[in-house]
Amino acid sequence: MGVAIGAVPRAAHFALVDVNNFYVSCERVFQPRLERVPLVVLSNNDGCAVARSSEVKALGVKMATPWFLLKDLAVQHGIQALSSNYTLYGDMSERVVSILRDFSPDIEVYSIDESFLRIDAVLHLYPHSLAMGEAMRSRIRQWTGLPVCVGMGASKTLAKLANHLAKKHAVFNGVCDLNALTDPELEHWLSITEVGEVWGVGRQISLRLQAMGIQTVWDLRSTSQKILRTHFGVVMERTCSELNGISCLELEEVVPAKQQIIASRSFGRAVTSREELEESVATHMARACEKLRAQSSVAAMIQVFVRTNRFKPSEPQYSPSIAIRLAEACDDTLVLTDAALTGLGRIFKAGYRYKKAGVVLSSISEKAQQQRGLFDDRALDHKSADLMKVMDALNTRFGKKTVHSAAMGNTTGWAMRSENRSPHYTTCWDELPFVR
DNA sequence: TCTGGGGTCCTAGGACCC
DNA sequence: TCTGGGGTCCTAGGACCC
Repeated sequence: MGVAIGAVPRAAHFALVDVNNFYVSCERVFQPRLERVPLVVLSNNDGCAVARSSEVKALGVKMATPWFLLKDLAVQHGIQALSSNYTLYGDMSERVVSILRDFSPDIEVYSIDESFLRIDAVLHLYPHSLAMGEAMRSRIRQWTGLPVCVGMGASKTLAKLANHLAKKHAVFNGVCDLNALTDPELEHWLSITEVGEVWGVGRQISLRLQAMGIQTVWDLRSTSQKILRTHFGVVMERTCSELNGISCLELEEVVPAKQQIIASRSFGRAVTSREELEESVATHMARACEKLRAQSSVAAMIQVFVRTNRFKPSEPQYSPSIAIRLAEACDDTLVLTDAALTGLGRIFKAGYRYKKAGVVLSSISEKAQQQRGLFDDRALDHKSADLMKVMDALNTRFGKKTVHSAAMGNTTGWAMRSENRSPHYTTCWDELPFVR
């Protein structure tokens, strides 16, 4: 008698692979002199430190600390700061993902520096799960120069936690599989880890949990799900199941379409004129529409918002937003820009010093199932679709803003600051690194 | 110049209408 | 004229994550 292969569902086994200090590590690959130099990479507009080298973390610098608040510390400890270079990071990210696909075809690219993999079908290829993790680490290091840590567990939440342990405790040597631990070992590690380290438990929920006497991950894992449900809802109940090894979150191999798309930026300086606000809103709308078309969706509602500098209470504050429902859902940059500028016209007031502007696309649906209006002109539709297709193709081939709407303008006095960006080493012929 | 990110989802509550 | 429920739309803001 044969046994039907696959009849028994395999126990779930997930891995989370995460690049250490991703942006900082990308910069160091191309500038080895930055190894061991305390280094931060700043967010858009050179605002906050969004990536910190281990030396900087050791100084107690928290995620998203404003750079200007770090100036003294930077002088004191020789911290260097680079503007972010998303073109470089995006390209390096793709390289890591393509390596990981060789390890398991079941992969969810969770963020620019993190991927979940389902590994239960491929684990038999290795003597031990840790050997698989080690193989991932060394191949990524060798092929891209980037250091990663690997966490494994019976659910995505456990894999994420294991990754945290692998990063934080040298004893794991960069690879931690919670499934491979004995029960006392598991209890030990979960008991010395604060509940705030759990995926989905942020600062506020941490505080509320602690007030209930739930301090550690082990405490949370041992809490009655009924209690968690009444106090925090189904999401926390699910997190607790995941911590107990019951996998509730599937791998999202196909990225689900966004229900809301935001494009916004702070300005490099205060903006007062309506014309400049219009240019920035048009620019943001173009970017939002590119994202919308990339997921083959249409939007039936847009919002436009502008705001003054909330950190300057001495200046008059104004932060209006306006929603506009469209007669018909669409993905045409020109149509949506037109609507956004109309909206801006309604909320704009002269006399304020604006610091940020943005657009939101919502009421999003699949383009294929688009509701048709009674009086639609199909020929016009095709014309619009063709135009957008050509625009996207040209901008992909020849670089952003090769072709754009006139509303975006050509002055960029309001553009964000980016004072210390490294070259586009891997994506631009003129900026390839030199090896002497 | 005088510094403070960006994105997604979700919900409370006000305004308005039936 | 007064009262109330319930729905929708919109705005504001919380929470989380990287």
